[in-house]
Amino acid sequence: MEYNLDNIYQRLHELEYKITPQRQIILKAFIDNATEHLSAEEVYNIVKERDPNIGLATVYRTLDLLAELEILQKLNFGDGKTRYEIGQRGEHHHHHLICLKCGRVEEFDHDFLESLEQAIAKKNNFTIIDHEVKFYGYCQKCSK
Amino acid sequence: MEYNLDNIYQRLHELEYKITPQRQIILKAFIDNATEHLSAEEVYNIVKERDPNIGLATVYRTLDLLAELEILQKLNFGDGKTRYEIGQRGEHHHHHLICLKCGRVEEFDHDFLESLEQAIAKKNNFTIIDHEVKFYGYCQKCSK
DNA sequence: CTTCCTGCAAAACATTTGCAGACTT
DNA sequence: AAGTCTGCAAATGTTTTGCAGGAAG
Repeated sequence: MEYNLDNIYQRLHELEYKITPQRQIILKAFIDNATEHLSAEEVYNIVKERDPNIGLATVYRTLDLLAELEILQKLNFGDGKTRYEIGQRGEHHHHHLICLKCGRVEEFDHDFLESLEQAIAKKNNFTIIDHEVKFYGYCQKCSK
Repeated sequence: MEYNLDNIYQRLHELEYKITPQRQIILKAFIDNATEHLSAEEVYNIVKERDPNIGLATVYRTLDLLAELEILQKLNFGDGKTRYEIGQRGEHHHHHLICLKCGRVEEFDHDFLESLEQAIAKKNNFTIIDHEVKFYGYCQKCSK
């Protein structure tokens, strides 16, 4: 599934959420920065250039809404702020390599978890909806 | 490696950290609640029964220290507070099943990641030190 | 028009910090 | 005795909330 704007607008519309200019530019910020992991403050700064009157509270409320609709995914890298990335609904695999030295976060995809998931689900009587994998270590630059 | 108190005290001593009564009762709180994932506030409440004069700031400072020494492991389940568990140094495998409905966190162990880790490390030129895996879904009770 | 959404300011939390006194070693 | 550690209170940083006006459907 694509994260294109028309799909998302349609989804908001179906659920009777209003498509306000603020919501539009916040979404655009994520599409323009699809590889980033933006915090509320960072989104706010990006979005302020387009609409200097936007309020930080609106950003927080919009991020909450979009995360609830699973248009965005909440992330936490232990730096004290919640971060978000735009993610494919249904295809849950957002895995990260987090550098312990410089803090850089790389992404990687891997389909390895599917079969494991089933084993874990069975063994623990747990219905798995999503998973998250983080590897902590040192990136190429910092390994030297 | 065991997380017994004598080992930990010895380690603190080697590193010239003082073994104060506050640090002792905070450590004891984790040993008495080895299966829990305690937040600072929760530790504070446990510890206050033994020493009503202890300060919350001391708890925070102690948790920071113990996490830095890798005696405790920081956890984040997206509830806005950092949580900690006492963990085996060296043997990094703290994986969690997080119920999206009731919020309960179960633990599970699995050694599956070792070989995968090597593949990822090689492919991404990343030196992996630790990993963290979370499965989100519904626990047995909430699945019904 | 009706209801939801926004911006602002204040409030609410979690966590950190400065400082003077107390305690470990 | 020296230096670390503690408790308190104030400060900080992030996120939430109340409210009155404004905009989307």
